[in-house]
Amino acid sequence: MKIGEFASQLGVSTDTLRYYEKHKLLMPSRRTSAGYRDYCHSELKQMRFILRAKHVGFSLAEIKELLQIKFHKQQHSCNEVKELTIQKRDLIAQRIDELTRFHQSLTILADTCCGGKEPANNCSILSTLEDLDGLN
Amino acid sequence: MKIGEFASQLGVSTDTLRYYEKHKLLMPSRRTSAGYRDYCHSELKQMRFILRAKHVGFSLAEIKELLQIKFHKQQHSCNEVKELTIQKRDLIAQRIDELTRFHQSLTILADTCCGGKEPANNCSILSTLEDLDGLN
DNA sequence: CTTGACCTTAGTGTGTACTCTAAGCTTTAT
DNA sequence: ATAAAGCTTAGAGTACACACTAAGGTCAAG
Ligand SMILES: [Zn+2]
Ligand SMILES: [Zn+2]
Ligand SMILES: [Zn+2]
Ligand SMILES: [Zn+2]
Repeated sequence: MKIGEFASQLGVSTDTLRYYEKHKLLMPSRRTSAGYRDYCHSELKQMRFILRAKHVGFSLAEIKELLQIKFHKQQHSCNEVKELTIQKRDLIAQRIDELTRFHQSLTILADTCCGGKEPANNCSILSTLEDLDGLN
Repeated sequence: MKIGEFASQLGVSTDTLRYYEKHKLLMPSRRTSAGYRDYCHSELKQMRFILRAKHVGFSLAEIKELLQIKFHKQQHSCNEVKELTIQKRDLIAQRIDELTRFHQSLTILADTCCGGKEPANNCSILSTLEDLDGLN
């Protein structure tokens, strides 16, 4: 299968596939005599693995690690896979906490502002950012 | 005040201050005869505004908009400021939702894996990413 | 036999917020 | 007088995940 059809079956761009190849996430094993990439069924499966891993939040660098483990399952333990998963989850939890703090501060700011059409001379949002430390 | 002292009073790096100047967030009004930046009290206040805005989650581009409004309060309404704040908050809410989905998926994955020391041949995390669509 | 769709590579651009480097001037302290 | 510390600039590098471009080769249909 050439790159165009392969890409459209997966709903990704050909650029993405070439990018993944350059970064060693998915290397088609064969080329045609003209030098065209020739993808096969197992590469389809691998690309689905990559997309599912992305869908649950793994970065490409992390997916590369997961693929290494998948290729050499004997050399790696369940524990290792679980650790990767949990570390990623905890990192995401931290980011959620940070964003939640932002969300709360912004809500407080927005709630105190009248939102009217008059000039912003006395806007409570601006004055809070200027002077006070009424946030958290 | 020269850049080094100014920076340490605010807890930022001199690089950061030069970066903000290049991007028109904070332009010291004077230079010494030797060409050194000379910061004054009002620039200290402005930098504090910037840092507070960052602290509640605004990006530098958004802070630049807020500063424009702050400098020309007559030309802008309370409504405008409130809109910026609410739009930012809603964008953050979207991002939180996405991360929360990641978090849930990763928790499901982690919970099904035994996490033991045996080889990862039958690791449920890997097999879920390979075959099944047991996530969301 | 030519048109158009598809493929190739290498390289550049995007957005965010800095951080670091090199090469050279100024100020301060000894 | 000199050495250390601090200042200047322009420009490159970092992370992430691609998107886009140019210049050219290949393949199937009419
Ligand atoms: Zn108002
Ligand atoms: Zn207001
Ligand atoms: Zn296990
Ligand atoms: Zn497992």
